[in-house]
Amino acid sequence: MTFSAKILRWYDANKRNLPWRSTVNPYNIWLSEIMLQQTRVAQGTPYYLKFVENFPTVKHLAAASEEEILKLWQGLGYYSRARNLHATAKIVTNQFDGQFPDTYKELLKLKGVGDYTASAIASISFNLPEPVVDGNVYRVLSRYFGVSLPINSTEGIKYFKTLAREVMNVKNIRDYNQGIMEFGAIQCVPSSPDCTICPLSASCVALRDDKVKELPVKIKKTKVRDRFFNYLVLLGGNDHSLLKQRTGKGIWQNLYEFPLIESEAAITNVDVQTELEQYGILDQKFEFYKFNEEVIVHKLSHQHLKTHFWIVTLEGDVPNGVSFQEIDKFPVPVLVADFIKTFKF
DNA sequence: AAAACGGGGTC
DNA sequence: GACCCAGTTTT
Repeated sequence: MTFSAKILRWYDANKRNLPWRSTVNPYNIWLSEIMLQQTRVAQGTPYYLKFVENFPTVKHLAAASEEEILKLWQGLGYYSRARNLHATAKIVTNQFDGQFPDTYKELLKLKGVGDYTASAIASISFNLPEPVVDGNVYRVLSRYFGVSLPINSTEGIKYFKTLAREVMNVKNIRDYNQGIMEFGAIQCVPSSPDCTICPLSASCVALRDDKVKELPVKIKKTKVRDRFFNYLVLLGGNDHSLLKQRTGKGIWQNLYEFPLIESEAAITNVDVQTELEQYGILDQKFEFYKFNEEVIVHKLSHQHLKTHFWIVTLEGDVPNGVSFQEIDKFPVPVLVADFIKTFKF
């Protein structure tokens, strides 16, 4: 039996029942694929269900506000996905009359749709013979064929794409592509796979050569920098606080947060007066204290955010503030959401 | 070619 | 702490 035939047989017997597997509608497939980029199925699934409930079609999604979409996306991370999702929904709705493109090449032009996602939609929705290469596929192919080329090198990316195309099942690409990914997610797992029950063990090069632990090879580039965040949580006499939208480059674009003082190193005190003046809050008496004595370290892939929240109580009002009741309606980073949950306005 | 971009799970 | 996850975009 061929490699792809074994994958198909394994998939038929072992596939999970996932919400987006009951349809091939390109809107649903696209939505699920964007959400699952660098995201585990278990984490993405509740978000997918929320989105299809709130936005049954791409037109509903296009008609929503970005803020509404970001709020529903809150906690899933990589927020450019949500912004690109909205932009693409508007293009599909307004320029393509609600119809998704049905070729790899045209799908690839959509914002947030790269090589993997274009192949996934083309094959799953339209049954086109395009191989998908995600993290699971890299692992399965590198082990089964014993390829030690780094999967995140330019040469490796090209090599694995070609290999994936050579071994794919053209007749049933829809199930094959999902099958090889599922196989990587369930059977050929990163750590300590149970090769004794693997249907590919008889011809797996990594198993034969005792290289399962070493494959796939990945060039590592972890460079984490520390940042020091001080959030000013304003408590006005009018039961309002202040949120600001993050703009420009960097993390959390278009999400909201409290007024932020960032410093190059840990600071023991903050200049509240100067900061308040920046927001047009003048001649007001205030008191403030550090909310968390122990620094909160919020960890992102490339940054450790060492954070203190400062509670600033004003005698007067907060102009242009957000009422305590409405504060939960804004899309905020998990770091801020966790604080709001703890603090109780 | 390398870096940036989140958050959560696992070992 | 290191690695990984149905990757893409920007630098």
